[in-house]
Amino acid sequence: MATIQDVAKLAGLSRTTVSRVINQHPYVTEEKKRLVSKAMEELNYVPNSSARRLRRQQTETIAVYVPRITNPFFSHLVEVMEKEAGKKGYQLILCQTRYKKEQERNFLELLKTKQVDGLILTSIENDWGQIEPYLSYGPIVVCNEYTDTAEVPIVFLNQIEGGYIGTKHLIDKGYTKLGFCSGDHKSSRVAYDRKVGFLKAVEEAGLLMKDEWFFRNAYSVQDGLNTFKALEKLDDPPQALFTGSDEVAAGLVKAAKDAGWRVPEDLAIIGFDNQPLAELMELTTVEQPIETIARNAMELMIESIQSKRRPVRKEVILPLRLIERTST
Amino acid sequence: MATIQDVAKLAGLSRTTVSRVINQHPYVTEEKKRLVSKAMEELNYVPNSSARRLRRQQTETIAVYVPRITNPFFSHLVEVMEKEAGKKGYQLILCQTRYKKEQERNFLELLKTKQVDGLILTSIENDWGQIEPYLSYGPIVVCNEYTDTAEVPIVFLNQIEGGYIGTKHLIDKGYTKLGFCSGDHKSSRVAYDRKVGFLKAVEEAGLLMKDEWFFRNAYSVQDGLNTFKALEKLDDPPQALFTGSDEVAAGLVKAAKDAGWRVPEDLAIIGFDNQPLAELMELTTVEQPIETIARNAMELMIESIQSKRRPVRKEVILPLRLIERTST
DNA sequence: CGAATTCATGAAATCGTTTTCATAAATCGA
DNA sequence: TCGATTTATGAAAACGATTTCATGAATTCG
Repeated sequence: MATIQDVAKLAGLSRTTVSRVINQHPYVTEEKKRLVSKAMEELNYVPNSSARRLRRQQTETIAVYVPRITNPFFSHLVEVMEKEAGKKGYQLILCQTRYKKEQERNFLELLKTKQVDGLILTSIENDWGQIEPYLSYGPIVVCNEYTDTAEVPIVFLNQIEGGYIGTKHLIDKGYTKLGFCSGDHKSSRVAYDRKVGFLKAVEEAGLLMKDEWFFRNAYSVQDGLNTFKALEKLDDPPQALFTGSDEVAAGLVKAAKDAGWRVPEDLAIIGFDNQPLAELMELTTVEQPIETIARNAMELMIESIQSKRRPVRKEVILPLRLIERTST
Repeated sequence: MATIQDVAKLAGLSRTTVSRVINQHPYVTEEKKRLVSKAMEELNYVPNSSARRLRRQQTETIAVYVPRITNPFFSHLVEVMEKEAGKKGYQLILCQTRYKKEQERNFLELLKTKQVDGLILTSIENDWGQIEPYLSYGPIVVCNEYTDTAEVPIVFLNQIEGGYIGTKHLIDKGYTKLGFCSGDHKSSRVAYDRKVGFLKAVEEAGLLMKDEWFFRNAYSVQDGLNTFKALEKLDDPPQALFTGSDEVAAGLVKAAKDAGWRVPEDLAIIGFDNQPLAELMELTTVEQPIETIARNAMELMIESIQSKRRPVRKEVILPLRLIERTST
């Protein structure tokens, strides 16, 4: 593999002159430019990435943390982020935390060792206090998650409102016995905020609540199936269920129908995200503008990298929208 | 940010000695090791990734090409590949080709400029003749796709068999008017092979075929919806449809039912992959062992990187399995 | 006991690119 | 005509880590 030294030798010039041609710096005659280009082509030369990174102190690589890429919400986020990154000449390293604090900490080393120029967190496992010190190594953008005090760019949705409008819809439909099904609302701010919104709507309507109408740790289709099994064992099951994911909702709908229940007559179910699955299963759902989230996050990331200024808190709050179908 | 020079200075030793401690080379006294470790901790030192890459001529990064990460088949592949890569200390760069030859060629530059140690192609857009020259820059593993002559490791499934067993199942069920719906079987070897298998089963059963029972360029749920619209306009529509994706099949099932058709009575539909969606929509499907494909591909990739030998053709052929549900 | 080998530590070179500083020629404007 | 500025090109240093080669002390073995 040819180096810039080889190109210089073949062109009969110095490495400095070759570098000037490659990087389009001034003060090189047209004749010399021609010689360099010809030599590069003849030797099939391209600059070595590692040497460039070392000299330029740049990697043109961004790490994106997701819990799991198979979750359609995150794969959709990543799809747009990779595309936006590519437009600006950046590569995207995929980091799956699998909801594990240690795994997230391991990946933070990428920033510390300067293997990436910045990172985007689409979910947060550790306390912010443990992540914040890494800001001294490079910029961090928080996306889809929320932290109260972090001095970083944050793209998020008002999940309290999301919980509220979904629940309000159920109440407006006449349901009075409402269940709440979500991820872990002790560790996840998203799940917590949705629950806050849910409770707000329930209290406004003067409805009663039962502890047994709360279902936790539901993330997948299978979790939806399992949640239904738990629900149908109740003496007094809820009439309607707010869920934190279309996949969970879809699992619930499938299990309910398999058990002979009618949706929404016997159980109304609302999902979140508006994935293709929502249309297939006719789910009422709260839509998140995933493309806008992703694009905003990547733009803020690249802006942070290129500005080389100390990070500043900047919130981008995006709207949620209810899509009504037949599951409610 | 501290460098190895800073650590050496604080420890009162040379950079060579510090490097020996970091890399656990022999001939360093325990006392000197202690001094170095203490200095590293005090300065919060970690080695610089770019410098290491340049000196070691290694990036510990692998690029994985997928058409689109939102396709559940590819997101599942990538999930397992990222996990396996992480176990061996490698990072995974995500490259979405979007089915575009130029985009694929752009990404091939990652290997040429030594930004990655190797790459895994899970779909192939360009002719192999255009990809093959990049083997001189680093190893390439082909996964899920197939090329006849490539001297590289290939992990694939017998898609002819996949097309055959799915179609045979429909024939065994008594259907005589069979349709075929897939991706572009002119540019995609996967789609082409499945069609070969489909035709083999149809010919063995002595069935007649109609050109208008072939539907192309279907990849998504929406494409499934559209395909049904085309199908229902036919004077003599097929009784059963072989599709190349659970998502396409799900779209078809949804559209058929919305149009008042009964599945499988009025139209039997078979999908491919056995994604969670298949269970939700009760699809009969041909299951691909995605975890095994991904794990095999990543192990072959890392083995190729570390062996530093010229690539050799090595085929790993994995089995397909029919999962029967109510859509056929 | 002495030669050979192992142990311990450090200086310089190396990986490959880009920038800084140096030198000389050409050009411009007073 | 001359001083100041611009143009053109190259050598050396820089980025930061690791390896090679060097040197001297300690140990081993015949």
